[in-house]
Amino acid sequence: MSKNEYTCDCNMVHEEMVNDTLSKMPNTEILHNLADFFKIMGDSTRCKLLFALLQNEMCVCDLANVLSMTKSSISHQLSKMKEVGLVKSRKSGKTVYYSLDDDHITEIFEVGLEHISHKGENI
Amino acid sequence: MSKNEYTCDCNMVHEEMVNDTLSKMPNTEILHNLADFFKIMGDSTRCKLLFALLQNEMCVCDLANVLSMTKSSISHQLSKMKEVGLVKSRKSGKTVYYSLDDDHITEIFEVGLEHISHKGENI
DNA sequence: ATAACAGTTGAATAAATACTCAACTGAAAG
DNA sequence: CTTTCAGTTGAGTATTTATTCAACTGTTAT
Repeated sequence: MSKNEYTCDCNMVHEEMVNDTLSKMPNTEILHNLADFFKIMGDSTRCKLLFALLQNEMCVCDLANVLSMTKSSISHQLSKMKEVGLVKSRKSGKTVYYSLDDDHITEIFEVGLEHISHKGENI
Repeated sequence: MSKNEYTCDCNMVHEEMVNDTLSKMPNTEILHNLADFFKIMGDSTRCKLLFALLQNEMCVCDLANVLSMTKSSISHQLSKMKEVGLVKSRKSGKTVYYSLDDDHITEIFEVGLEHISHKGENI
């Protein structure tokens, strides 16, 4: 394969490695979903919500109180979090209780927290 | 504690749980850093970069070829990824090689991928 | 029924951000 | 020294998105 077959603007290329990586690359839809998943984790309001739900299942009012924010704002965020599979909910009367979707979420959150904390030590 | 001491717009509150959660909540800076960390993971271009670096350490040109994008764009993204501790780099002559910062990144990426894949099965 | 309240929703605004383009830095080779 | 090329950087534009506000749904209690 000549370098002209590549679509980028450079020459310094380890062809075998690039082709091998391309052959293993997950399809666009999966990568898009994965990115959306992490993007929704990537907001301090939602990280607080995740931390709260790591302790207990909670209703919207509880979460609004923990974060000192309106129910509307919390509800909007929970809706997005539910959409990407971060949280799930159950209804009881007027009240909707939210909790983490499964143990994957706990693990990702805690490993992330550990990583960040170790980084903090090095600065 | 009366409900008036809360700053939100609702009454249905499990006070003990809320107070317990507030007492355990990590400080603002840590949560902000954690959110920034996940936010940087939350983009499909950067997820592709992470997947590529999961296979091998690579230079900017390699990555530009894998993603079919310009060096400039890749460099901008790698810079952000380095800033939050997702990747690290080493220089050899004119070439800069990037790799994942540590095993935390591998774990988070793979657990995320697993979570997303299982979700896909249920739709 | 009707009031009260937990929660959701849509629109609007203000802030954040991905990619492009062009200029630049610095290492290696002739 | 000069050319070449890997990589970085800053500014600009277009898109995305977090919060607010107001209206709405649905369940409970009087």
